[in-house]
Amino acid sequence: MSPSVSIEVSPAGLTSLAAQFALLADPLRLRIVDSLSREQLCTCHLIELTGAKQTTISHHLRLLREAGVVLSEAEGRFTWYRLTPGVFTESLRRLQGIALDSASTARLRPACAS
Amino acid sequence: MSPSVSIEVSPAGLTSLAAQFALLADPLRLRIVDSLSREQLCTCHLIELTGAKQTTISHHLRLLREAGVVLSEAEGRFTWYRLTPGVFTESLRRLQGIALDSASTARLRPACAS
DNA sequence: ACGCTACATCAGCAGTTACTGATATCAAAG
DNA sequence: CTTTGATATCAGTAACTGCTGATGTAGCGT
Repeated sequence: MSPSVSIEVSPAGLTSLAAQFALLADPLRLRIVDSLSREQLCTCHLIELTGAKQTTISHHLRLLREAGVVLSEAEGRFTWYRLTPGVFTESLRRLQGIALDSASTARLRPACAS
Repeated sequence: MSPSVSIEVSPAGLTSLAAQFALLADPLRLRIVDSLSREQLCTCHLIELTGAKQTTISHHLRLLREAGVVLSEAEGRFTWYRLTPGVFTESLRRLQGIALDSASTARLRPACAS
């Protein structure tokens, strides 16, 4: 009855971690996130800053918003964006784990060829 | 003579940072990296571990190898893979910078609408 | 030499994603 | 109320990316 279990390739939230990295994997989007880490900005700032088209910026901001990476606040005609506090805490922790484990146990070699 | 300068959207190596995140953005590839952070493994281990096809694993290992994220060492019929020491140090530093700046200066709002 | 096993490469398909022009919304200005 | 400026949404396209079957190579055992 259960062959339809969706392919669970990744244990322990590795999939959601990958999803967050995917959001940082585009140069323009990473630039937006980086800029927002220093100060709140509205869409017009990001357009000026990056030189990208308005629709392109809005497109990326939507992805970031829907993923909960940024928060938006409308103020008159403007929309202010800022990073969601603590969004990267977990990802940072996981990546540190990978980097640290790598440093300490990189030499282990389990038995091969069963 | 220089209008063909490729679009430099991102300053200060944000592009290469994005490229490294892109490598971690695939669930299966992240799983591989995560596994290699704990011990060296050969291709056959990764196939067993993930249940993915051999060609798929080889495909991802190639990407990781070409990007310098993993190192490979042939031993007879087997090929051992391990994480390149320190590959994530810089990315980790940058991501920490983003997370920390975000926490301290998230409230700043520059003048809008020039 | 033969076959088997571990692994890499290639080529094609399918699904995804980034970009952009057209269009809609909506608030402030006049 | 009309205009303008800021922003969001939509739809289409082009480019990219992951997956996989077919195929190639190279050790190792027999």
